Amino acid sequence: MKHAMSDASCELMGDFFATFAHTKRMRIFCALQKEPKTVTEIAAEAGISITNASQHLRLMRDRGAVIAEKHAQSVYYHLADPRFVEAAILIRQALLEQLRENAARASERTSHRRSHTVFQPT
Amino acid sequence: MKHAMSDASCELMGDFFATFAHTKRMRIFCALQKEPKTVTEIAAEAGISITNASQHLRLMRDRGAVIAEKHAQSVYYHLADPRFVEAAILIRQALLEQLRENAARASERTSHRRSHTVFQPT
DNA sequence: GACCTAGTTGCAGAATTACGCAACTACGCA
DNA sequence: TGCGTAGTTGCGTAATTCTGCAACTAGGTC
Repeated sequence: MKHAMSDASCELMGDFFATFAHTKRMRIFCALQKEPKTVTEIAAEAGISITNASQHLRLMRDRGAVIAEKHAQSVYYHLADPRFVEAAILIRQALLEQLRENAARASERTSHRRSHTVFQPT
Repeated sequence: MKHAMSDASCELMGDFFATFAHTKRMRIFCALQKEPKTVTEIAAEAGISITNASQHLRLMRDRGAVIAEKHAQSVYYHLADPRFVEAAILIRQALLEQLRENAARASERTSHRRSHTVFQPT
């Protein structure tokens, strides 16, 4: 990338990240990775109230992360773009690898220094 | 329970997204895409005060997004993982394409005056 | 030593976000 | 029509985040 991202792009990206910058919304995202689901199903899977799920879903819908479709008495939500999942997988791999590397570095330091601490993240 | 992502992963991902879920932090991220920079340089490029830049950088540092190295009287910050940039490019492409598609759909809807979904993007 | 530049940090107020409750709409069924 | 299920929304409060100001530390220069 030779050129910097524009201010507009930074705001666009910031809003996108904000859409998923919450544990519960990440859980909703995970619940919708396989197939469309109703608000009740999503709430149950994410372990939150239906009201709260609806509020988070509205936010995600307003930002273009999910799409709602009404069938009979239920509203089915699904992810708006499969690339969101691709990006999430990429990021997750980087984060998990980073965790492993940090843990390895930490244990290396510990074994060389004879530290008192016993705790080591796995 | 066949979760694609564990609760721990959801929290990890949520924290990661929160790290960049802010226009100013995205601008800092963009400023650091090419090369390491000092706080003063970052603040100037992102158009924010040095104090504010330092505060955002601390948050990003605490979450493993950037790394600080002190040389003489200056502190140089750089991105912790090149895959963050890869992911950002992927997401940016998806978002820009989505914007274009939405614009196209919107004009189509306007000309046809009909809709298949209950909720329309705002 | 005094002084300057580069950053960091504590604090407080402002702004934003999260969430529960209760009231509401929308749809289907008898 | 009334009732039950599925979601949404307004509102108030709690919690969190953002940001500027002032005070502070760390290195370098005179």
